[in-house]
Amino acid sequence: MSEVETPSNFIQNKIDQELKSAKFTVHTRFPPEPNGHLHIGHAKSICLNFGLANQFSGICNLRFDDTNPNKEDMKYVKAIQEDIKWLGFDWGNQIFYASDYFNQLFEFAIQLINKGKAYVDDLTPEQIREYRGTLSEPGENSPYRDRTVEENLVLFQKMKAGEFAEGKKVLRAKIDMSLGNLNMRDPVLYRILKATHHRTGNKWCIYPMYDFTHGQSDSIEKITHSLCTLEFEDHRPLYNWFLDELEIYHPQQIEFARLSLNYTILSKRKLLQLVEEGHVGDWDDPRMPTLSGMRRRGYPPEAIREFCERIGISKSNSTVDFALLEHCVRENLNQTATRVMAVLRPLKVVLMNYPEGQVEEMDAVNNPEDPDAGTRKMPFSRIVYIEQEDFMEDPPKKFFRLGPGREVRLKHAYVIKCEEVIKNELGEIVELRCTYDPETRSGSTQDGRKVKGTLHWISADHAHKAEVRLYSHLFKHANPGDEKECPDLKATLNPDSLEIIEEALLEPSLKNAKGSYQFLRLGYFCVDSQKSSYGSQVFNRIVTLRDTWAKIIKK
RNA sequence: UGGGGCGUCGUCAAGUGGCUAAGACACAGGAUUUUGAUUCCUGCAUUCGGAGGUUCGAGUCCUCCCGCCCCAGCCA
Repeated sequence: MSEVETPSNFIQNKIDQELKSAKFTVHTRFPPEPNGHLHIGHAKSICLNFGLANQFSGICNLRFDDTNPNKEDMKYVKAIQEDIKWLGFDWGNQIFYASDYFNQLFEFAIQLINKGKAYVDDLTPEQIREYRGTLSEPGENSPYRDRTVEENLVLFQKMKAGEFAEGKKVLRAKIDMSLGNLNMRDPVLYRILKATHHRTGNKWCIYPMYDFTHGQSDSIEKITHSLCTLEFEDHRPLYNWFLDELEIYHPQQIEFARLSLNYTILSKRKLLQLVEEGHVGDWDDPRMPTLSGMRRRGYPPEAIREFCERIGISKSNSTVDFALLEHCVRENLNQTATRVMAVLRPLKVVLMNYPEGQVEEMDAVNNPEDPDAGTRKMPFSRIVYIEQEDFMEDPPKKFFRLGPGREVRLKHAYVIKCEEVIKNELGEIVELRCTYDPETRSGSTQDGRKVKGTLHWISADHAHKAEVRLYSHLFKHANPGDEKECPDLKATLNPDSLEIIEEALLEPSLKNAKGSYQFLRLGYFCVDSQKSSYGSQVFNRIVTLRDTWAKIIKK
């Protein structure tokens, strides 16, 4: 990976400063809700939290914020753990669940009731909303706000005992209905949910709200720096209120901007919609910005980590260019991927002067970036296939690939010259008759003449066939997540985000392909872990190569 | 007309009163190249949302203004 210095960010600087005046162990946490799969936005948070802990020789907990049994599932906690491990982080024994704290949280609630700082409310959800007031007008006190401590205690115990139906009662904090910060207008602490929790089963029928759970969980775990996204900035006064009233350890919360990436959406709700409506295969569809999708697509975890380093941490809402992610992926793969040849859209080339039945084994370099990667043999024979777009019957001046009467080099093989173009009755080019120059074996000319173009190719008799899937952005719109610019997500779906080439021609060495490769001049590809089976391979295009020629012809 | 944030190059982003406002991506040129890849050079903010002010000195401090984002779930 490149030696770009990791930029400083305001959180890191702050910790640096704090460490100058006090000795303590930095303790962070990554707190996902197990209600969906992790995506690249979570990777930013994971890299920040685990990264800071690593950097300052501290600790980072993995904690599942599992306070809503209706949405959460064990399958997600499993998937999340896999994704974090794959990304390259290790929580050791530091794995926790907010549900582990349900007893403690219940006690906290009792404490607040005893202090006269919480009450049981009988208002319906609709009434609570009405009483809350609006952004510019204060709210009104609930008529149940002044119940006695004793009454509240009895009622809350009855809630816990399951004596009330869902929605009939809630426990609320007693703060101030006139505060400008809506979170402080007597927020709900506990609600009745007669649901089976994936970890606590049917032990509880009342569940704490996130706001009543998160800050205290951080406190219980002695988190020093609770890092979260900007939208929780105005929840901080509430968390502080709980911590102060409960007189427990006080972590400091620091907010940073969540990641936005152009041409993609990072909203769990919308991602779920794509899956449920069948616009993608599943959460791990290679076009998805999920970690499982990127893993299957072939993005190296190192590249994602590098990306997270480079985008930095700040408090300004910003949208990162997808090209930066792709740059990181290419940068990594360029160093590591074995070069091979594959022809996606074959055009038959017959070498008229090449002996029929002859086969030569050409030496091919595995990775010019890595001398230790060695070479392999590639069979060459009279009939080869080249890429259709590498031939033009009437080429523009700057085109230096094959054309009538032109010479071009077949990589690692010979220089060939196009003598004749064969067409079918529809006028389509179906075959090229060429001659090869026997003096140019392995590709270099003896007479010093310059051959500018170099093409990839596959020997017809030795071609290995496989399916290849080409991906591009899922959305046509640059900001599909912006509801104003793009109210109808479905309308902006890119119909060409997946192109399947059922029978691409690959060099025979790919029969036992594993991992990632560079298909010369085409891009980086990897074996799809889901769709490949014994005897039938599917390759995913991870990312194209940079293509300046494509830019030239676009103009 | 409530509360909380944010505004530095096309996109991210350093910068915490003092040398010519880092770096990356993108973009544009050029060199090398048996991948139009890689690599390597070069260019790319006389100016930090705007206007005043403080100061010998301001992107950094003060005042006012403008713009953008978030909050009215018994979601997280």
